[in-house]
Amino acid sequence: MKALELHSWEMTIPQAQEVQKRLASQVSRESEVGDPHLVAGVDISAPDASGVARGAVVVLRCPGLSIVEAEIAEEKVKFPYIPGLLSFREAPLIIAACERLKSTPELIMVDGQGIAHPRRMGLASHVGLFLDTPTIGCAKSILCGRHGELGEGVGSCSELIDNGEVIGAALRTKAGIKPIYVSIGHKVDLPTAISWVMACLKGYRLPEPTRLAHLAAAGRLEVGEGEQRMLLP
DNA sequence: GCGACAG
DNA sequence: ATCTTGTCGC
Repeated sequence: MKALELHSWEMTIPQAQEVQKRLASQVSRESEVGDPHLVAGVDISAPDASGVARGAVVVLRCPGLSIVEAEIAEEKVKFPYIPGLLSFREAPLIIAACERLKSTPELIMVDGQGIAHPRRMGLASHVGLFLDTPTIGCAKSILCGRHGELGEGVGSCSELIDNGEVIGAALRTKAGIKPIYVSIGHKVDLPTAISWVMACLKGYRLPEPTRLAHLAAAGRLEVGEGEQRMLLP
């Protein structure tokens, strides 16, 4: 399936939902993650006044989490933000940024849900399917499902459940701070997803790949000669 | 019908 | 998501 054919369609909300149901059956929940040496994070900025947004991908080397490469794609967003249909708004820019990469990440962390979605077809799953790469959903809030209390320590987690199905986990990534919500994107299982998120933590709530992609999308990350530097406003 | 609702 | 400085707390 080509991303172009899907994203160029003008769709009604019910049509988009039907597309998601069809795509959901193609998502793999089994791990094909071996021992990745390159892990990427992707994110998109909010559109500016003219409707142009910036998609960013940052590739990190494992272990060590040093920056290998970062790419940007700028484009006018064509789909409104509708809860449950975020993919149609953000996936085109994210995929465009990833297509500019010289390196090939073996695992991608996405700022949004994977299968923790009403039709089990969130942004992370969508991106994983179209790039045919293992992806993990790392969301900052819940779209659907609920979970029990979790411990205060980093690494403690609680299953995220929707309609009796485990769709992800609330994971404490920083002590005393609201958890993030990890879910299968594509070609990964939940325990593997959680363990890779843990492996990419560096003292912040968000794992480094997603955290740096957010900075890059906001134009606040410069990459050069294997080193990173932050830009202050 | 009434809320809830990734970014 | 974003508009936004300082400030309260560990």
